[in-house]
Amino acid sequence: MRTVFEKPDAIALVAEVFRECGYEGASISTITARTRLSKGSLYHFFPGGKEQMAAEVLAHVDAWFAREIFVPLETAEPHQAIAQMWTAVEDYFRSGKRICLIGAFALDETRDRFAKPIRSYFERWTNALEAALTRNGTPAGDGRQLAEDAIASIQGALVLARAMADETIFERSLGRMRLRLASHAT
Amino acid sequence: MRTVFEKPDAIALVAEVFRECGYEGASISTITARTRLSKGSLYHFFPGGKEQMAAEVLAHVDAWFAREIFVPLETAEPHQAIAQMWTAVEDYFRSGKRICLIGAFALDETRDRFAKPIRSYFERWTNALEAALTRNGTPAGDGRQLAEDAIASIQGALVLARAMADETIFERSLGRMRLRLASHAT
DNA sequence: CATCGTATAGACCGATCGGTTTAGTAACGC
DNA sequence: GCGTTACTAAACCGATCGGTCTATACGATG
Repeated sequence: MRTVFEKPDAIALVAEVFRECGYEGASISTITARTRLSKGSLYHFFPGGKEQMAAEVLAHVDAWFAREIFVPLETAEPHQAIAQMWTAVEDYFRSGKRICLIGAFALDETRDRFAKPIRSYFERWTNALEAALTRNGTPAGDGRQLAEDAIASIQGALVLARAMADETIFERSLGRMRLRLASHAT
Repeated sequence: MRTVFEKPDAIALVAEVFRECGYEGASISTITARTRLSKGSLYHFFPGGKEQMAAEVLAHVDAWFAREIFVPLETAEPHQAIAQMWTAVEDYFRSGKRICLIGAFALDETRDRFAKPIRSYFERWTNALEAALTRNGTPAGDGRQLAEDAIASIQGALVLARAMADETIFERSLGRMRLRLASHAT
């Protein structure tokens, strides 16, 4: 039997395994088992092995957020860009059933391996949100803090939703944060 | 050469390794290397192996939070108990340089292994904080949401602080949340 | 149809995994 | 001093780790 994959498919499949298992928890054999890609295919696409797989997965996630969230926040009409951010986030994390791979990598020592992409992902997100809030009329001093609160809320809600196995927590938490951001505009 | 340990010391040492590496990332040999406990000692204290080590570490963390935070929130004068919670949290996580082991375990599949302790830790915390807020005069409907927001903020701030390698984020985020809780009392 | 490059399957490798066993050494009750 | 218990050190085990390699299947191009 022989199934043919393309590299973009491979990245998406591998991403899901890292998301579920973490970097250390995702062994090559669990990756082959869950993605149905053989070792040969994996090392064909990612000659650099597990580290390259994770690096490309991080880049792939970052690119998605850049396209759907960061760029709109940076360039589009702020009110609409912020609204789009909330729907994109809710959609992406599937009510907290899916976690933030980059946030998860940040917690243990795999952070050191991928420090730069992890850091720039969160920095770009907070900077972009702060800029959009400011353009939207949020008072000067409040923008930075609200942006940090919003992104921390998202990350924290993911932890809580998984820990308590309760999807409603994620949506409720996001709903409240969305209102807080809106209420600080002029 | 021979060094003698007691089990409580062993638990605290092993806890730090799990905190830094995660469950899967903490191999027995990294544990022996970082704790200076030999395999013999480890399996003497924890005959159930790695899983027992993690289970006892989780119980140890839970006991600390119960003593320093949950019980005060549940039984002591609410205003003071909430103040004590914030100082205990800031102290425990060392300005975000230390992460929440239980939150980190919740993110990947190790959650399934320790679902019960993880869940009950967060449930007790939110319930205790909600009860204290209510006793402190927070309007009926707001208590639950504020409690969830506060704990999610803490978890999220830990992610952000580590991701951006910026300790100030944790303290600023906690400072804001503390004010929000206080401002909702009567 | 022949050929050639791309991609897949899976045997195979040394190293490390979690865990067991054996052989102790120190501290304490008597 | 003598046994017993509590604890440690390290050799050792099969399984699994990340990674390599060979063989082959397939689509595109001639």
